[in-house]
Amino acid sequence: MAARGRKKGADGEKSRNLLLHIAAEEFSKNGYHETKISTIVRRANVTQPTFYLYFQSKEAIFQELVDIFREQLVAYVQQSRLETGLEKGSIEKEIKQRLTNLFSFFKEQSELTRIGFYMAKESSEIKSLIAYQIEQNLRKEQQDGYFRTDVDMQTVADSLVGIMERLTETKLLKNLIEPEDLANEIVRLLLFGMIAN
Amino acid sequence: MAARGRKKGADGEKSRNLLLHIAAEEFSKNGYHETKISTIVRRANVTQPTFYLYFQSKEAIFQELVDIFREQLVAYVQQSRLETGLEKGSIEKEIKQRLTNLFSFFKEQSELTRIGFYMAKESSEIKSLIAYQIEQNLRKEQQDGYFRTDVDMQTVADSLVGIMERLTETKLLKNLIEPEDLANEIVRLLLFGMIAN
DNA sequence: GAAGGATAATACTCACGAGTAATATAATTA
DNA sequence: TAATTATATTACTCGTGAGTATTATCCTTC
Repeated sequence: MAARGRKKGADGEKSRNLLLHIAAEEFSKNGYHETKISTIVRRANVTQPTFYLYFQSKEAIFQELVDIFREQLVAYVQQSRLETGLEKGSIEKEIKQRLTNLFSFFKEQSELTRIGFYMAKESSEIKSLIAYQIEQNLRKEQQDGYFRTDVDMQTVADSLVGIMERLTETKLLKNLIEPEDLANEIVRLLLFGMIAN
Repeated sequence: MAARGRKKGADGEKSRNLLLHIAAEEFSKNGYHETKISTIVRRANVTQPTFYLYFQSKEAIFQELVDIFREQLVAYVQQSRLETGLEKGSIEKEIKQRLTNLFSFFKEQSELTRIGFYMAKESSEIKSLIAYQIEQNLRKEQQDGYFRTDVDMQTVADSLVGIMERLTETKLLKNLIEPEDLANEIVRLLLFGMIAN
């Protein structure tokens, strides 16, 4: 006996992906320090040295997940900007669409989102990245006369990120609301304010 | 030699407070897991057993800090509500005042705020606590006709907490802005919206 | 001024979990 | 088919850091 050595049909890429996937689940559910490599490999039905065949360290696999989140997010934002830029509806519709896209992304990639937003060392920078993109868009539209000139777009962008972050946590990832409805509420609030008229 | 035993002028309460204080600094700067008891006691000029004379465990001291934050925060909100309730200025002024108070608290208690908002397991619940208070206030004012009836005050309250959280991190705790000015910007944004008119 | 409680230090233990050395089997290539 | 490469296992090491057993000194009280 002593089942040792390479297994029949063993596929490195498959193993690596599996480990990455399970790691995302674990990190997202339990955080960095509570997540044990031993748990990951047990769940993946491989042994510890196999893990280190594909990842340099625990740090490394976590970082890889953070990087994936950041890259996917940036790509999504870029693409989203192109798409919505085309069909030039009202400013309200356009912003609504952008927000809906973002929320959809967060919902689809809920595990990566939790990691990138709430656990990574660079969480703050990642959020700043998004905030900056948003700020640029808003500034442009402000110059085009859509918005009041006395609001600081950096603050607005930061606020928007804060809103997204919090509502993603309290409502979106708990499946209490759909991306589009969430986007709707926020846009109405930020565009027109709360004051009765 | 062999300086052992109780020191002259040794004061238990003093030692305990010192440890608590330094722990707050360390946790706030480095997070739970990166913070070592050995570091805390070294900085406090005591030894490890002394630490365990005053705190059951690392968990316990961290939890104590979280609890302090929660209690102080709730107390602050209660008091703030009474105070501003009295001088009934405009709704705008009142909300501005409440926000200013909160931001001032976060700034004063920046270490506890970081711990309670960004590190504690119960971060989410703590924020929900605040959100709930805010929601109640807003609902009341909505019924009094100050606000549009088609905005969901739970979403607004959550949004407000998200905004506070993010702007506290990016601006307030970096001393880039004063509590009052921050409150001002947010209130204008949320009350009147961004749309030019 | 002796006893008991409070405050502290010296010098440990010990589990836990990240990471590894050595080895074996399957797949691929020459 | 022999050598090489890729994939995997068994069975470890080893640092780190939380927590402790024991003992000593100061302070208070009676």
